[in-house]
Amino acid sequence: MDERQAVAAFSALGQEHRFRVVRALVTAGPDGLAAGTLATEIGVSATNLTFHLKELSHAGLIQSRREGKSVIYSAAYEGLSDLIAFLMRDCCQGRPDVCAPAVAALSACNCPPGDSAHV
Amino acid sequence: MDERQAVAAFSALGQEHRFRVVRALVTAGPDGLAAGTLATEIGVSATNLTFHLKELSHAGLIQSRREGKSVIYSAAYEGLSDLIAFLMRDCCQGRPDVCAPAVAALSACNCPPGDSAHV
DNA sequence: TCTACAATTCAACGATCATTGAATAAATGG
DNA sequence: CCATTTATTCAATGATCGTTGAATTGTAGA
Repeated sequence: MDERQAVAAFSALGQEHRFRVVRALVTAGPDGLAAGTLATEIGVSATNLTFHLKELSHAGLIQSRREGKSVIYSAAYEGLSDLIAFLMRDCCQGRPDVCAPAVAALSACNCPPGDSAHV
Repeated sequence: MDERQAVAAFSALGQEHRFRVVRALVTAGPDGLAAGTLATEIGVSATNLTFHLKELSHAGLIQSRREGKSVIYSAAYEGLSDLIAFLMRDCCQGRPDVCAPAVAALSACNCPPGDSAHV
């Protein structure tokens, strides 16, 4: 991930509705959610949602697949993970005191049993 | 950090010039950089830089202090750290596979010896 | 105090963004 | 094939954002 991609990703997340979409999709898991479901959940029109979905997709944060009449959107975990990694790498430049608290916070994160995220 | 703050922070980072400012300030360390130095380093006018600095400051990502004729800006490590933590917490919701690679990437991060960032 | 330097405020502008409604496309069931 | 459901495209709009240049404020040195 280079600077351009990172900025695009941050820009995509820097909008209330889009942020909620990502959150909803991450919560939904790999199964994802249909566009229509997302629209009602977020509280925006179908047209408007399409606009935001395209933005997020272009930023590599979500992906889609067709399933019957519906189009199912799901979180692009790799993209999200890359973004976090990039942010941490950038912030860590000679200053681990930035990353340390973030990593500590991760330990308090409610991950399921058998959790592999706690290094 | 709540959703509103997180979105504001992402929005602030979602702009090329502002992103570079943060990067420069994080690299510069606690001593920070004078506004004028930043302006030439980033390649924007003083007026324009002030606009971006206000945005970043309002998002809690940087801070400033006056020193003689200059105003010195520096990274707000706590704000940055909070943002990373928030992003990780959000992404980890039932899906540690998102955070795990990010944490792994952190291990590859070039932190100084005596490094406290590797949990 | 006068001058010079450093940074910010202000007003203006073009550009991009978010949202809307109508029209279109894709898929399914009768 | 037709009607219905679901989602996207398109054109238009108001709003916000990024940038600029001129004027202003704050600080220090002669």
